[in-house]
Amino acid sequence: MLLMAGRKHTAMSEAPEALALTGGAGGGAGRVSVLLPVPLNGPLDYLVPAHLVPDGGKLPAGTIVMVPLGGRRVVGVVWDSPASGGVASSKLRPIHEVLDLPPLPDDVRRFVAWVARYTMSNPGEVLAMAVRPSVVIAPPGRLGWRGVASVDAASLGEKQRKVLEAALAAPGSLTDLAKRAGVSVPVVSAMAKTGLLESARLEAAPRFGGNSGSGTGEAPTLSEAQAEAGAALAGKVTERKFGVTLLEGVTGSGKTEVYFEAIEACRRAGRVALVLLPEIALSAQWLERFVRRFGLRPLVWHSDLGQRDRRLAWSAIAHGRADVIVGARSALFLPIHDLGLVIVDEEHESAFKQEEGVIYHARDMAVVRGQLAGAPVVLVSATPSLETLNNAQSGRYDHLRLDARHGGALLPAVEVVDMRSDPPDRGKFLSPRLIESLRAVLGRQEQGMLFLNRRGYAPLTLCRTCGHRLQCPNCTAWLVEHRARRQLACHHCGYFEAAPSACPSCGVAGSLVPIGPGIERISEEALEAFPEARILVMASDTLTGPNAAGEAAQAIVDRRVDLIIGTQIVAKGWHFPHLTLVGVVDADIGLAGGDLRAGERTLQLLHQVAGRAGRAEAPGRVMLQTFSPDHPVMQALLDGRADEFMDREAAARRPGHWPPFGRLVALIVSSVDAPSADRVARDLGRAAPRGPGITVLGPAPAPLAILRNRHRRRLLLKTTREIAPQNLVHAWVEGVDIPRNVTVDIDVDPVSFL
DNA sequence: AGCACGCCGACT
DNA sequence: GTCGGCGTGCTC
Repeated sequence: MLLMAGRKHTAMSEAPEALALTGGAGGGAGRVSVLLPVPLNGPLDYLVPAHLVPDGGKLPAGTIVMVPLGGRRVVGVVWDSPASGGVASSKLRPIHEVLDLPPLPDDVRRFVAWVARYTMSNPGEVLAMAVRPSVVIAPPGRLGWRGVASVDAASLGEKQRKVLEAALAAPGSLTDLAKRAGVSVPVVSAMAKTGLLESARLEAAPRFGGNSGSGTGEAPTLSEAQAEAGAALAGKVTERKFGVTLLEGVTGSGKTEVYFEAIEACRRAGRVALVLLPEIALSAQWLERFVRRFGLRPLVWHSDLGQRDRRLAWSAIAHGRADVIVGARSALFLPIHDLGLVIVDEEHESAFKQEEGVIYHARDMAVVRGQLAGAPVVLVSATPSLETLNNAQSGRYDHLRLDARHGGALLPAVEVVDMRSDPPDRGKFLSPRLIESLRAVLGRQEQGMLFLNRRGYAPLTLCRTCGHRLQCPNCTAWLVEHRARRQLACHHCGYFEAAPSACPSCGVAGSLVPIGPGIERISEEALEAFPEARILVMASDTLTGPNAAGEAAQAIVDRRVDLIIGTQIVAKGWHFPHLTLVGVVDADIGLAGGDLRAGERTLQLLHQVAGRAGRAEAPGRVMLQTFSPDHPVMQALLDGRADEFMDREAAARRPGHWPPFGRLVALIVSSVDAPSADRVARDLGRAAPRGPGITVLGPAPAPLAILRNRHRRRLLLKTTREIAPQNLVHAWVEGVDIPRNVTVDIDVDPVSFL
């Protein structure tokens, strides 16, 4: 398994060895250690008052408690036996109360500790992802009324009796009880006054299916290959053993239906299945398919759930009332009991990498989560990451392949448009060849798509008179024009300003010109070329709200749209049966720069976009506009041999011990004060670890040298696979004086090199 | 992370 | 003369 992670460094966590859990029960003599969701080095010790353990027993590890910390009350989790010779007993404070919640499962506790050690984060910071106080502590809740059980119903009139029955069945508000009993509100309020009803806290009803009944979905019709792969996965679920399987298959080969079989087996086994998607906000079509198959909604978890839904979901999971959970990466930390299956869909997606706070890769942590739970893990992709492919080839992972497109649909034909020999008109970005092909497609009442992974109108605005370039005041980045909003925006920090009419540097009016295309500009050009076409623009900033993407997709499926113009968002697993031509406006984006994975990532993205074309009877066609048609990425897309490209990547990375054949840890030094950042970066460079199998690159200014007004410097540690870099980095950073105005972020196996 | 304690500026 | 800025340090 690939071991990698990252951390936010402020105060160093204690040595990894000291974090190893002893498991088992809380310590002797009324003293336990409690981990708090607070960035401390480790758990704190507390006294256990006798009244909290009436039978003279101990507080088991995992018990969720409230404890005093300084002047406040915080949630904590009983962690393990306190270290002997810790803080003097006289300094200990007593636990306030034991919360009425199931204890945090053992494997979840071990997972928290593992991730903390691995990412070099404080364990408390990691615990905060599993046990958020706002989620755990019961809300005050709305007050309502409940029936008093001792009241003799026979002594009441008919109306009052009905109200009492309703209020005994479930508490409710005055109006709610009146409605349910079929009486007027005054009847109920009178009963409340006279003591026939007593006040009660109302529990909101969950909005998701949870364990609700058996699936009543449609029986799936699977191809032979699908059924075989599905049975293999289901078998692993039934075995209840950890193991990782790569489920690889081209777009449209029916991977989802295959792993649905594993989910079905997991439900039958009475265990919980967890599905991770890279972008849960875009999961409308996935949920639809799930409901069709199982006849119920899974429990959905992601970071922008409202407070109420979040609390209900957490509680349902903690109490074992959810059997299928689908979520974004943070769902890994949910307090799931009896986890029986973990699925990571689109495992190659970089969205699984959390880049802030506790920096971790959800795909890799999912493998660890499955291992600790004794559950199989399935990694799903049409274009697996080199990390995963390497694990499959070395035999660490099982490998299931689906080759054919389900239903006999053909793979799209890919062709290259050489922009040097087929240039667009001056000031335009679509080559005549692409425009002609689109015209033909639209003429046949089929749909076309233009893909450009760049939001806004133009990525750079330049003054023709003085050469001034409009730059973000907080970042080393150009401001991107958003013409529809009449704004210039920074895509890194969120800064925006009204688009100026005169150059802010030389003051000449009308001298600013847009340089380069964004999708707004492409849609303008498309509108000129196809004035009669119905054009839909899809980008993360034009599709706001949780359902916008799903509604846009529906409009496409319903053929209310002729031409789709979109960014990355259009690549995400949508099923558009009438789409037959995809034009990639600039296939070279992403290949520039020295990023380790630039080629791999570009191939994955373009392959995914290409997969949108030609699903039903109509064969699809993909046109790649490029200035380097001979680039290996273009060649791999042309002849559909992604595997050959990945073999070449592997061959290129292996000798230098680049991932996955070695390990990387990035240190990002940042400060509002540039000299301070430079000083610390230089000191780190001087103190860099040395030895066989160890290389340190840098310090160097980060590509985003200033981000949100912080000056950034980078160092990169590269080691061979046998070396665990955490210990090296720990000693390294400890040995350097880091003033308070400087932070050092640690990112183990970085995905982003900005 | 919070939150307290602590030492230097503009207000009732 | 006080209110309050956030720098520093601690929380079993």
